[in-house]
Amino acid sequence: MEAKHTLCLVNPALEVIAGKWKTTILLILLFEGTKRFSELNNAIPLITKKMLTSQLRELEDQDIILREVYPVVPPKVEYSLTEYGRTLEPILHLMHDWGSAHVSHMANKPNGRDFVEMM
Amino acid sequence: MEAKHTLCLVNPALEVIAGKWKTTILLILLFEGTKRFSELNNAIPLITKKMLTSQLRELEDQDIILREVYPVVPPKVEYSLTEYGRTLEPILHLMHDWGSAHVSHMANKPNGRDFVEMM
DNA sequence: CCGAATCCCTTCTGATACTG
DNA sequence: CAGTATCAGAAGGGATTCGG
Repeated sequence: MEAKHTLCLVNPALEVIAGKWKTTILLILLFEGTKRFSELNNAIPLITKKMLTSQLRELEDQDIILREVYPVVPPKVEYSLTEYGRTLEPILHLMHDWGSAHVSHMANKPNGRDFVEMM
Repeated sequence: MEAKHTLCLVNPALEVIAGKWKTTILLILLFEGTKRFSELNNAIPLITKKMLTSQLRELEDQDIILREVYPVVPPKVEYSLTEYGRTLEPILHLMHDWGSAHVSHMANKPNGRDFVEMM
């Protein structure tokens, strides 16, 4: 357990937010609060139910979001950020700011390489 | 374009740092400065040359690192962070701090789920 | 409405061997 | 030393179907 182990503690954070749709889900829950499964699905049109389910499960397993099932018909399931999940907010904000600058940065490059693919 | 486009500006940042080994490479270059290919390879024992090459290429294409080739024998190639690459430092630091807390957080959970896999 | 289960294709990653 | 080439297995992600 030497110095390099302190280095790679960036990766746990990455694993939490680095799913293909996780940041999008997190930002929606962060800015708009509790959402139902179908609301998330509508808010992210390109995602499949399978992907949405798997991303939500992983976030739930990591204590980032809370899943609440209401035993009614038709079924109703709500997702929200946990207190712990909200601790990601500063990181998401920083990444958002850097991302904005990065898009401009790359746009100004002579060899306009593959551009950001919006959702 | 509406609000959701401002939301997904987190993803560009993610794409830059989310390669399997990119944060590790970036942290080494950040903390220890310029490194040769073989030095990086030794510092990250589990990485293959193929992976190291591809991760370095991607970071170079995105202006995050600088690749300098010295026309000598045997070949010598040095990698370092660009000025622009250094702007990632705050994000990496935040992620490192959050990652440390996260490891403790998950360790305290009753169902000790899959733990962080150290390099 | 909220998923789980299955199939299938693409991409990613590792192992190994070779080169200027 | 610093890569490239090739191949094969693993993993990721989409489309579709089915169920409580």
